[in-house]
Amino acid sequence: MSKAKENRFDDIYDVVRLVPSGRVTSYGAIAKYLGSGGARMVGWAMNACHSMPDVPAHRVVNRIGLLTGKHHFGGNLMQELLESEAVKVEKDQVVDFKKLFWNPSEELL
DNA sequence: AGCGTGACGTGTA
DNA sequence: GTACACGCCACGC
Repeated sequence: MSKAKENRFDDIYDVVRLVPSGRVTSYGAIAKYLGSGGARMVGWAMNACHSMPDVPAHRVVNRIGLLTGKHHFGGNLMQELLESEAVKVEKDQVVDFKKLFWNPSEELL
């Protein structure tokens, strides 16, 4: 049975799926919470999220709340999704990101 | 088997 | 405050 290495990504997807609507988190926060390697692995997992359903990767932004992955969504789809969840976005950056920031280490505590 | 790249983060200058 | 370099691990060639 193959326990595919996706297990590593599965952990990341699990946390991303736990992100409540109208909230955003950062790659580093997830990486730190999982204690896996670094933020880059989270980003790479998101790159593979195309193989996973229900992975609101649009709720995951970099540490400054910048929609760095919007290019991978295809245009401003990421911003549209965020605004659809009451998350304001200005110039590819989340407004009040610090307020909307969802920290797994604190919320999931 | 090694090298380059990547949806990041942190530290130093 | 901005710019550059390093570190981290996984994937593609």
